[in-house]
Amino acid sequence: MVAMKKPGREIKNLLYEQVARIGKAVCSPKRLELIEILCQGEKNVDELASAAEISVKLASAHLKELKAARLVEGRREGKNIFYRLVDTQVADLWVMLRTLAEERLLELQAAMRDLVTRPGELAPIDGKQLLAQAKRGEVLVLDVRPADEYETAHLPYARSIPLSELKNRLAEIPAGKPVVAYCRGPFCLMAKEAVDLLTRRGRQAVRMEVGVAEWRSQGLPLTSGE
Amino acid sequence: MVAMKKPGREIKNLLYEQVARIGKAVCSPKRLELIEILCQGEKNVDELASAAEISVKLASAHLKELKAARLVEGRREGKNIFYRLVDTQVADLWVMLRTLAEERLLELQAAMRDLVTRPGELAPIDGKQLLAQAKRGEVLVLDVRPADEYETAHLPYARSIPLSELKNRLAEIPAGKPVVAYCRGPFCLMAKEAVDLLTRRGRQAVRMEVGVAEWRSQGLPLTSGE
DNA sequence: CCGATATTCTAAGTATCCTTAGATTGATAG
DNA sequence: CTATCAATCTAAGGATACTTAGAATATCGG
Repeated sequence: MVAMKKPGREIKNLLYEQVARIGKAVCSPKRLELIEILCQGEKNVDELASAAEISVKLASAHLKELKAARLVEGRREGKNIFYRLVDTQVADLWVMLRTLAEERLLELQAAMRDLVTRPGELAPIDGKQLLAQAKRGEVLVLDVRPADEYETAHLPYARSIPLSELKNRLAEIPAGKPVVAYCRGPFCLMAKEAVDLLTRRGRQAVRMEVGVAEWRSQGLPLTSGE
Repeated sequence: MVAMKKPGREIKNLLYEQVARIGKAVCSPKRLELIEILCQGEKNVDELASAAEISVKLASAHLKELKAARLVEGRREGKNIFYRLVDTQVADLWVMLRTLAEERLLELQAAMRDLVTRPGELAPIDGKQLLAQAKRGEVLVLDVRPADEYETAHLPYARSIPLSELKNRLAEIPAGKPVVAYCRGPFCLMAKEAVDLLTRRGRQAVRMEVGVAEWRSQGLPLTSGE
């Protein structure tokens, strides 16, 4: 059937086009990766580019797109421009898209399995239960992200030892206590590397998949500062 | 800074690419419109094409994309293929994207204002409060969508009078009672037209912007059947 | 003011996607 | 079996987006 012009079609097209601008912002893998990195806190262009392993120019171009869709905003501080998510709804969008993709796309499930089924990682960890155990000191919750990301927001009772320093700071981890390590989220490899290192040194360590964005979107509390 | 190859980059690229498939599915205005229509219940290709005012061929191509992203699925019944959302999470995604766009994009806000500030539409209506008023019979909640969409899912206590029949069925609406009309959602014009008609005939009628997808994603109850 | 650093702007080639037209498949009715 | 209808597949032109390179802008320290 050939389309028939009805009143209101122009305005409808305009409305859907506007929503599609948000969609266009999240249809590129690199932009999604930048959003995930920004879920950990604000970063300048150079930090973002290294984290996503792309050129500064390309990062700048993608950030421009994200800014046009009003998902991120920039703040100048001296020579640097620091980008951040406009608000936590954007982090929720990222978590929702990732969750939808995980549940639906078999290729992703297969790739995740490669990431996960190495040592450590038992059943998915329940947030509230972990919180209670950490409060009672039964487990050590370990945040292996860079220190500035820990300061921006971290899980309650978590201790910060960035992955890069872990090898030299093993003494800070009580020998008998089980360790639950987390990082930026399910796609981040830092917690996995930390668990590998710890188990090689004879510690009992498991990886928790969620990062602060997933944690928050589940309605669980976060802490910030030292 | 030039990107430096780290271990795990290939698998990371793969992961973000998979999530971007969901993003690609929602970066086209027409695909978004199809998703919104499917939030009202299952439809065949021809119905979808007319509702979105595009050719059957184009609708078929877009549906193929949506199917590839596992957001919709098809079911053959005789000569027709009926499409539906894979589950209500997809409707939640649509509501989330629309909400993000509304809050962020000024052009969309301006367009919405044109749609809304005509007669009717006071303050945004509170769902729970409306439910209580409808239960007590203080207002008539009117569903002006086609009858099959009403049967699939509708607001509790709502009465179905499709927009196309409204003119001939005015007698069914008690003269004194205020009417709250709703349709497919904020981008749909049917409720607005119904309110225009009713107010011209001297009834007290306002439009409610939300549709069943928005209603459900707020955690409010729905009814189905006659 | 000058040089150095961080970031963006502009331009261009390449790749990808949108949209339409024509041919094709699948199911049904006679 | 054949005609018909619904929907899809294939192919192709035009538009749009991704990515990189080179030039330009803004800030800071001297």
